[in-house]
Amino acid sequence: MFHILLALADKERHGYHIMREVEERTGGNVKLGPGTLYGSIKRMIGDGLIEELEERPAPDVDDERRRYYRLTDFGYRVASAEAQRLEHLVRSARAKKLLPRTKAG
Amino acid sequence: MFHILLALADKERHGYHIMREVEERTGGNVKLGPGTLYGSIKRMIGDGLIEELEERPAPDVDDERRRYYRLTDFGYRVASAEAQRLEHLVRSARAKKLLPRTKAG
DNA sequence: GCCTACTATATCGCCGCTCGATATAGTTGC
DNA sequence: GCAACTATATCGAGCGGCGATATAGTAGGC
Repeated sequence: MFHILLALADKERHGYHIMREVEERTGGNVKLGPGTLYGSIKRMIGDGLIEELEERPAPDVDDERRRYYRLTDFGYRVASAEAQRLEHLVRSARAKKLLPRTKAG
Repeated sequence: MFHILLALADKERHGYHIMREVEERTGGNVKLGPGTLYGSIKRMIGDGLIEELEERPAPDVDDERRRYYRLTDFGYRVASAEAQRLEHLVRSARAKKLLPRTKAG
């Protein structure tokens, strides 16, 4: 779910584009299957985290099948809060010496 | 689960001690209920992440009921790997401007 | 012409983890 | 006598992720 929020944080994307963004960003370590992806999208729309766009891109670059999504303000705040939560976890891990090369932890 | 690994990363602890360590470390934001705690411990022993100590502490500071646990080498490696995974997520979140005060990210 | 791979969306059921509720039981303090 | 704390344990509900499966159009190789 957080991966989907991350993928939509910088710009709107359609489902398949989210899948590829996650795979690229993680160097292939995280792969979203269609079950995870479209199931999550459905739930996240219901939760008000993301919304589907009405507007279509220019017809010459469009694909009818695509459905575009973007973060809502609420989704953005949830993503930020989650990112901060993870940051705290990472700091704790540094303090417990679970991570190498501490600059300031 | 990661919270339990974190709690045991610096020293061995008994179950209730893990509960309090997590609550203190997170400033009360994360509270492990007994269901999560003892269910996780059971599973994590089965997975070889943690192990129960045979030795008891000095009788004058001991409580018979307590059961002490520590990380195995495998558990330590899993905790490190997970910490690195989270670190990558945090870096991505920084790159997408979901986190304030970027020094280098 | 046929097969494979890619783009794109969608549903289903299983499984693993977390959580709250509940139980037990001894100790301390009011 | 009662509430709060220490300490462990089990159970069932619920949520989220995942693999499998389905549909369907397009592109490329042979």
